[in-house]
Amino acid sequence: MAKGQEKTAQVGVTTREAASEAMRDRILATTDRLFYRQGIRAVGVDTVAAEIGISKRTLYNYFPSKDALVVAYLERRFAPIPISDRPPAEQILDAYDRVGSLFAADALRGCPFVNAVTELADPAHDAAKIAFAFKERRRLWFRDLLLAAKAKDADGLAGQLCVLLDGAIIQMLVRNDAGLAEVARDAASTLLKAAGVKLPARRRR
Amino acid sequence: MAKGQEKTAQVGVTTREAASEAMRDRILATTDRLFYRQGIRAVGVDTVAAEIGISKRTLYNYFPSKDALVVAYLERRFAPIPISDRPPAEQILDAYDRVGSLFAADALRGCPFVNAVTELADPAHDAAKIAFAFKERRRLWFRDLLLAAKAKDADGLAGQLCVLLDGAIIQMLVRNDAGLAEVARDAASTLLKAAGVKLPARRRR
DNA sequence: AGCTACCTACACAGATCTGTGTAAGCAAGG
DNA sequence: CCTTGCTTACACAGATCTGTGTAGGTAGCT
Repeated sequence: MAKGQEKTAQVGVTTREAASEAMRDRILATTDRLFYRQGIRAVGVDTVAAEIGISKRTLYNYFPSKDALVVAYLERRFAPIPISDRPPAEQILDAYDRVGSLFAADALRGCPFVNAVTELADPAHDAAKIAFAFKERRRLWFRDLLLAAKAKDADGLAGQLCVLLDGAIIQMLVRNDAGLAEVARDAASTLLKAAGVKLPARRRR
Repeated sequence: MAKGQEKTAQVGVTTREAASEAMRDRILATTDRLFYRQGIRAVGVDTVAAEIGISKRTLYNYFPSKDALVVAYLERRFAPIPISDRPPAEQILDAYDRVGSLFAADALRGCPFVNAVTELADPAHDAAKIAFAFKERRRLWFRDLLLAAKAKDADGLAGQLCVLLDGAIIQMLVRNDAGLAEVARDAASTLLKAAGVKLPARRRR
């Protein structure tokens, strides 16, 4: 892999381009942290620039407006779901465990897409479109797993599982209790069982 | 009831006090509309005062700060749940229909308490405490109905129903689809059935 | 070496926001 | 009647926010 000490890090990519990409990454990483933890409206571009250690002017060279920064932040959050070959029911239930773990590790402050929709309060904003697309993608992810698991009414059940997942995230946030994730998981188990899905044996407890 | 044309509307209540209370109501009614529809951070006190048709100075005579106004807004939303003598399972499922109807009537833009928590992004804010209390009260409402319906594990199931309800509200908001309320209701039906609760016959459909 | 592009520092415009101070008007209450 | 208290209009302080303009430094690129 390593091509040695070439002048350019990659063929056809100048160091300038590489530096530009690195800067963009730095900006988005910091933006993500601040927007997600403190809220989009609560964080100004001055704060973002200062936190990164760059001038506000540079930030505006990369993103023409705060709105563009918000969109880029959400698009970055819209990362593809890794494909797994584990049993579908296990993957589904793991989704609830995952949000529970994230919350317990203080890495979850609601759903970034939902938060953006709530904070911006403008259905015409691009953030609303991205949020919609994100929720739709997750619904399809659930649905495909349910089809693979031969569940009855995979479509309807997928919607129910989405409702449970978002509900768990919200309830954890407001009630400040990571246990709500397991509550949602239990509900999901009941729904899966009712749809004729064979559940994996409980690992712990 | 009517005591006639007395000087004071109520015994021991001067017209001044009555006017003051009426003004407070007007302020809170308008505040509710603006804060809920457009968001707390998106609406300034100038806007609120202008919308009511009073001076900003008067508004600050009633509420010493915007924060106090926010708290009063949320406290007003914290109205007691009307007690009903209808069958418990029916009352529970109706909760989902109700949020669905509200959303369909364009009267729902998420949960005001959740929105406040998200917008203010400060766990120490009074809004977070009020939101917590609101969610807790609803959980207990579910739990008591479940106990009356002789459901298995009323406590656990109440938590699940809360997750479903909040999830439905969020999903309706982001996906802009009132049908999600029925999805949540179906899930709730399945959970109730699994807990041994006799469900009411479906009214329509 | 010299050109080009980016980055920084900094000032600033202009809009907004919360909250206060003040003088004048007006109506209720004693 | 006349005092007291509420309301208004308006100005303003001070903070914050987005976004721009500019001059000069620095580092890549040819």
